[in-house]
This record gives sequence, structure tokens and C-alpha cells, in this order.
Amino acid sequence: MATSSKATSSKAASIKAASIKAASIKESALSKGARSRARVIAAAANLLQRRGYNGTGISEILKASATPKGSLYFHFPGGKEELTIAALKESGTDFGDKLRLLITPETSPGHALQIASGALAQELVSSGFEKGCPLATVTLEAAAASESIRQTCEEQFRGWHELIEAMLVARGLPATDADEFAVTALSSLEGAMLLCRAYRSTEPLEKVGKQLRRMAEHLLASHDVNERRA
Amino acid sequence: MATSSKATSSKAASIKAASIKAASIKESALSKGARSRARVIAAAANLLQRRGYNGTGISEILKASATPKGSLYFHFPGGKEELTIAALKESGTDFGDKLRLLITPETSPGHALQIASGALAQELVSSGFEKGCPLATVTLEAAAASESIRQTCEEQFRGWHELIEAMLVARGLPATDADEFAVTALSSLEGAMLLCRAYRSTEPLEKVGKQLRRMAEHLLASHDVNERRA
DNA sequence: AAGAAAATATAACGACCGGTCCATTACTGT
DNA sequence: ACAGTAATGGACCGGTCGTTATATTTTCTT
Repeated sequence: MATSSKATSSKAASIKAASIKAASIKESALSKGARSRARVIAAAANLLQRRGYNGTGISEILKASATPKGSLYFHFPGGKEELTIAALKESGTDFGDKLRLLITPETSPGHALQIASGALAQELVSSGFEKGCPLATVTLEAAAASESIRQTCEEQFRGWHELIEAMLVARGLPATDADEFAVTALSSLEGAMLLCRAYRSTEPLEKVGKQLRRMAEHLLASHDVNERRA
Repeated sequence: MATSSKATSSKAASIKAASIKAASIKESALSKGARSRARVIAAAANLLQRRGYNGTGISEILKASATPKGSLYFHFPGGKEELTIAALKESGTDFGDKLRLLITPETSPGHALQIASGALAQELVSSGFEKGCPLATVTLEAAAASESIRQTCEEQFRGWHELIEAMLVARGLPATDADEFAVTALSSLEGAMLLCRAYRSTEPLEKVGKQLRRMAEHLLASHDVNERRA
């Protein structure tokens, strides 16, 4: 696996999406190339989440997305590494979007974290404990071998981290406390997903979700007490 | 990879370890076969921790342990899967032993957890962020594909879990609370090791270690208060 | 309608994978 | 010393890996 990342993906095709006769009623407004590109990325993201980097073969991705080999290397000249990076970015933003939906002014941070735990457990169960964190397996496998993959994983993790942190800051928690708690929350959710797959049980996620809710509530409450006192 | 685990390892060679002329001064008291068996397991454990299951080739393990292929399949008729299980068990008990050393009547649970975080961070740094949890990568890769590997990972994780839980119960914490906190502690340490590898920084482990110490102290303190009140 | 570019399709490549086989060598109990 | 087994040393297998090369078809521009 190359450590350099000079490969440039061809995304030129998608810039002029809505042309004159783009009034095709049901079909997506993307060009054919962009569509098969998206199809391959989706298949890669799914398989990477289930079987990891080394456990997912190029041919498997192509079969799952009904795409011939030649097309892959047209859309992703950088090969497996470039495709993986694109898939990780998609998985990362998808997960971030779902997380964002949970964070509303009406929902307390503790509650949001517990809901998130439940949603993660739900996805584990409905996939036969195959779909855990979309980044974790690839991170552990490839972070040491490919610097560009490692950087991508870091970016996505940091995005999630910041979402949790911002949710706490919005409640008036000092940035330092919010950051430290956010790292712990993210870590324990990641670790819990790992244990759930090892145990084939959602028990770790449930217990961690409960703990996180209690911790968040306690943290915000004691902060408020200090504020009032000052 | 076979899901069945009918393979039986040949450990017949090691039962008669100390023979008459076992007075060989420096050499280990193990038979030659047992020694190369241990060598292969150690090399496999090391490589599995660094590169995972799919990322570690049989030939790589053999080269690292200076062992020919024929020997492997003599000692481990079950092939890669059986060798992996043996390596995971060794890694798991090694880690458990280190953890046990940290747990003394003089050390508070919170302090022990923070020390453990520091030790994990130290190993990450000294291995160039290659050596994280010896089970995590293999769990995520192979738990879904091989039931026997999954079971081995579960056993080892549960062993660590029980160590943490027992440490808390020894301080008078109710079993339910101790169990829930132990899962959270183990989860957050596992997740923190993952984030450390993604970030190439020990920062997550340090913050989680700090949080765990505070949480453990708060948990034990509030329990003591309740006890006194009752 | 013609030409260029984008995209697809297939075949084949060399390297390496985990595993099998078997002849040979080292050890051990009698 | 000798028999019998434990253990080693490699050659070799079919299969799959990621990648490359090239011919063809589709799509867009003019």
C-alpha cells in the first residue's frame, strides 16, 4: 500500500448535474459515471464496515455493486486506497448527520448519548453483529500502513468528537471540560461497540449508554451549581 | 475460514518437560518442540497485535520466528485459526497478569486505572503507535467469520472485565454498580486506544485516564456516603 | 451528424495467500 | 545401539489478491 496520496479522483463528471433534459422523472440527476462511482463507494463502505480493509477484496466490492473492474480504476486511479478513503468519508459524514439529528435544544446531552447508544446497538443486532463502527476496523488495520487512510480516519473521528463537544458547550460547559468528556464518551461508545461484537450482545452498549447519561447529567448539574455559587 | 473448531492441538510434547539431563544451565527446560511452538505463538501474538488477522500472513509469522512451514502445521493442525486462538490466549493472559500487578490493596481503583492508561499509552508510543489492544483488531476482523476466534476474544475480554469489577467489589461497591462501571472503564480504554492510533497521539488515553480516575473516586465516595447514611 | 471524451467491459498479469505433502533429520525411551 | 516417534525443511498446489492494458461502447459537444 502506497503511503503517498498523489492520486486525484475524477469528480469532473458531476459538476454539471442538472442539464437541459435533466427532467428525467425518477432517475437520479447524476451523470452515469457519477452514479456508478457512488454505487461503488456505497458498496465499499458497507463491506469495509463489515469485514475491514484487508478482509474486503476489490472483486467483492465490484460484484456487490455490479461494476466491472475497468470502471473502478477509471473513477479511482489510486486503486483500493483511494476508494477506501472515499468510502470512509461517506461513512463518516453519514454517521455525523445522524448524530446531528439527535442533538436538539430540547434533548439533553445525556439523553442524546443514550439514544445514540441504542441506535448503535440496533444496527449491530439487525446486521447480525457485523456492522459496528464504520471506521474502527479500518483504523486498526490500516492506520499504521497508510498515512492517508489514517488521516481520513482522524478527520472523521474528530468531526464526531466536535459534535459531542459542541453539544455540551451549548449548555454552558467550559471548553476544557466539554472536550475531556467528549473524548471519553466517544471512546466508551467505540469500545462498547467492540465488546458488543466480541460478546454478540448489546449489553455493553446498554450499560455504557446508561453510564454516559448519568455522567453527562452529573457533569452539567455540578457545573451549574458552581456557576450559581460564583 | 472454518467456523467449526474440531482441530486438536498437539501439546503432547510438553508434558515431560523436566527429564533426567534437564540440567542444561541456561536453556529452557522445555522440549525442542515446545520451544518452537512457543516461539511461533509469540511471533503470531506480536504480529496480530500490530497488523491484525487478515494483515498477517502465515509466512510472515514463520519468517519472524525462524520456523519452517512444516513445523507450523505439525504444532497447529488447525492452521492459522488455531494458531491465532493460541496467540490471543497468550496475549490475553499476559495483559491480565500486568493488570493484576497494578491492583493492590494500597492502590485505589481510580489510581490503578490511570496508571493502566499511562502504561497503554507508553506501549503505543514505543511501538510507533502499532501496538494497541492485542485483541481489538482481530475481534473486529474475525469475530463474524470465525466463531471460535470470537469466543476466545470474548473470554479474554471478560477476564479483564472481571479483574476491574473485582477490584471495585473489594472496596465494598455493590456488584451491579461495579459491573456497570467496569464495562464502561474497559470500553473507554479500548476506544481510547483506537483513537490514539487514529490520532497518532496519546492524548485520548490521557484524558480518558483522568476521567476514569475521577469517576471511580466519585463512585466509591458517594457509595460510602450512602452506606454511612443507612 | 461527426468527433472527442467519458465510461465500460474483459482478459490477463505477477505476486502472494493459506494449506498439503512427503522425505529427511533430531530426539528419546528401552 | 536401535527403534520409533517428534520435529523439521521445503517443494508445490490451486486460488485469490490488487493492478494494468487495451478494445469497445456510451455520452456529450459542436
